[in-house]
Amino acid sequence: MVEPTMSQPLSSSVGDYLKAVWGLAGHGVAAPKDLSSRLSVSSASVTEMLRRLQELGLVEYERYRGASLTEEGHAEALRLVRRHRLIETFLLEHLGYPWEEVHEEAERLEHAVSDNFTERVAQLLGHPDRDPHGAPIPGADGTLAREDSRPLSGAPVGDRVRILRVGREDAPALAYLEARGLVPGRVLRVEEVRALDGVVTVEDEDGVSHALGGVLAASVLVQGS
Amino acid sequence: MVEPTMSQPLSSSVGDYLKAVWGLAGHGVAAPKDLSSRLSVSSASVTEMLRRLQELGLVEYERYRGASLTEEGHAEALRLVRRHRLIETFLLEHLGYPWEEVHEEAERLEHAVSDNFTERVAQLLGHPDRDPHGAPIPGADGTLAREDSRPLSGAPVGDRVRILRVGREDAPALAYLEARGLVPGRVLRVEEVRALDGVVTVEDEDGVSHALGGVLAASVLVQGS
DNA sequence: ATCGTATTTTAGGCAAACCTAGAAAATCTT
DNA sequence: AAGATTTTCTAGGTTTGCCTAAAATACGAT
Repeated sequence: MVEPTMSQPLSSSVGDYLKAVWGLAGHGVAAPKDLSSRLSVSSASVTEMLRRLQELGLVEYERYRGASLTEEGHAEALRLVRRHRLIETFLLEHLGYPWEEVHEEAERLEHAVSDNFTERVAQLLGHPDRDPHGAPIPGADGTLAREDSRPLSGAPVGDRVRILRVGREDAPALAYLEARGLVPGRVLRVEEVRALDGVVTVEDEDGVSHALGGVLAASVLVQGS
Repeated sequence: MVEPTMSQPLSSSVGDYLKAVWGLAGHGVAAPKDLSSRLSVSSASVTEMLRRLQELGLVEYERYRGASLTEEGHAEALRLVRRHRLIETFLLEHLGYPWEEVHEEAERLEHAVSDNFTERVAQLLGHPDRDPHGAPIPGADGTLAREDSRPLSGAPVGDRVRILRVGREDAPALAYLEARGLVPGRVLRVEEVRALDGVVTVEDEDGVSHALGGVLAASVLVQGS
């Protein structure tokens, strides 16, 4: 049993890499190419950093293959994700940020706040288990609720579904959805799924129809309602 | 008229130096030695950084003498001070931080938050003009209220005074004062000022007496009441 | 005025993250 | 299975911010 004492405060770069590996691969192996593009960094930089992360015992790295998180790396990544999602929720609920702006601000803040701050915010918010995008917030103990959802793009026509989560964080997509009220909690009826291009048409609770491009529809996660 | 376009977001180190010059010298010249000790950095580092700051047009620097802020540097320093003090106030009032812990957390946060964040916090707080230590909060327009106060150490015996501000930010001193209720707003009667060591004895509104060491008394700023 | 102490600067290094360019390995195509 | 393409790695460089050690300057005291 290796107790992760987390001696040195990790640099923010390190955290960004860990989150990226986590986001890309979860428990699996993240390819350097994907890290490179997600972090907007050259592949040379990725190679270098993966080496260092292995040094630090945060990832398992094999040349030409990619990296996966160690237990310690995984815990650290989840800690950051928790921070990020709590901060997002806070920005939205207490500072009145628009939905699509919270991500960027949280991205910077999550590297500056202490655990103390994080837990005080969690308390202020009443320990929410979802962030504004519907993403689950890991617990302070490093557990992450398993979620049972499917992409809207794969929903059977005629089904009533509830939006559980929007798996995007780029402002334009979020603004688009927000403007149409397509936010977590909203209940929809699937009207049509065009096989050709994957465009999904849904009807909302007010009887208004909305068309979502294939990529976007795939990132909207729903539950049967 | 040089319009300070503030192109690149300045690194947090740069900001720390600017704040230090401002805190040490205001509009005057800050000595490298003082910067070195305030920032806990070698004097070689100070020399190097002052050079860079001059490059950036943020300070006027003369070798072997020290640095003073340019107009632009001064504005930038005040912007940071505003952030810092607003964040402190927020931590105290909304997250329940103890008085003596806010400084350290704010120190890290002030480099991560955007102007947008800052102004939203200001609004949430109702645009306060003093932080929890009683220090004036510079306006968004870069103005700083002039304050009319004297150190408690120089108050005439018998005077009734009100604590306006506590000019310290180290946790032990703040905890000491907090524990005795010697916080901004409190009204005191000066009972004795010992010439020998500068120890000041005051009586608070509840009739309780407190003795303050010379150094501490000098950092408690008061107004005639 | 000069000597000794303080302070400040110079010189030379180090570590973290990043980069480009080109070599090497892996993968895909036919 | 060879060649072409893509991906990854290696080598060498840059910037920022810090350091120590030693040289230069300034200051204070006799």
